[in-house]
Amino acid sequence: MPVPTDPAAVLRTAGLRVTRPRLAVLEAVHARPHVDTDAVIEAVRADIGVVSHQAVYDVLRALTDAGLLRRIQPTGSVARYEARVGDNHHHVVCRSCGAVADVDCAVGEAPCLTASDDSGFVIDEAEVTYWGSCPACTSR
Amino acid sequence: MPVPTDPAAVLRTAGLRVTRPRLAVLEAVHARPHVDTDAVIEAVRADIGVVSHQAVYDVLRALTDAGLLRRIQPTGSVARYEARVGDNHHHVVCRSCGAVADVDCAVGEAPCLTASDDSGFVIDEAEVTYWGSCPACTSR
DNA sequence: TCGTTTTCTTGAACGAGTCAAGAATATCGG
DNA sequence: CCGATATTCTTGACTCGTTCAAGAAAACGA
Repeated sequence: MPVPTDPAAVLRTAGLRVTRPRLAVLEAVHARPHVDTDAVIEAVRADIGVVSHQAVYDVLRALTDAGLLRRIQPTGSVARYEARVGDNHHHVVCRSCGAVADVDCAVGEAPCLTASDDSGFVIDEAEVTYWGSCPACTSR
Repeated sequence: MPVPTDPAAVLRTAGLRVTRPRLAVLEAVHARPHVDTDAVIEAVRADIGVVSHQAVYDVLRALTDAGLLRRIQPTGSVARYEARVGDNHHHVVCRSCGAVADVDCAVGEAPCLTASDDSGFVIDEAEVTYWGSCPACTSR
């Protein structure tokens, strides 16, 4: 019997059909935190051969909609994906090289922040992006 | 003598040349919080006539670099600009219509949040985006 | 295995933003 | 006030990430 984290089982549990592109995308993102779409396409092709870029875009959307992946897109960056979902963590982004790292939620559960004046909006999530310089860029 | 907030004086003080497009862009953004580039172009053309879109892009960048404007770009939205600068306030964005509203900093001064584990990054800003539903969309 | 539905392939298209070269204009020294 | 010089604006092409559309292929329940 398959382990609970078997990719195919994960897809089926989410109500998605199991296809080679989907398995490959899922594994590629699991293996590489904060990958951009291009890198996913490369990884998937290295894994299973010819795949259209459109298929990868479709799969990324399907997996994101199903809650298996999370899409992030810091200002000035292309879309990136990560497999760490459901824990409301945040990100630090390097201003010079664009590197991204995870940052645990600073204050409690999601939404981990409460707006002081919400202008009547019903808020369901607080997304925090920290900006700065990564270790490599800082030491240069 | 001009009042302290005279647009031309503001530009000069920032070390920028005073041109009609710059004055028009500055006023357009002051009058409309969270405008996107297209709306700025429209407003500027309504104000001073023919202006190339490139000029507006250039001006927006120059004013942003000079700290006279702030650029924000919630995921899934085009670039938006606001004249409220230097107070580290944040934004609420409506998931369905994209409306943006200001939110005062929830905790102290900028950076108003401290990452629990910064992965060695030197952090200089914490940007918070609240996601939810605006009053209009909520009541529908 | 068949039929239905979903997914993938192919190839074109889109839109926000950028690049580049030359014309126009702001500012400053005289 | 005027010319010199650096900056800014115009024009028009172009890039890049992403999406659209139509048909071929594949997954999966019966």
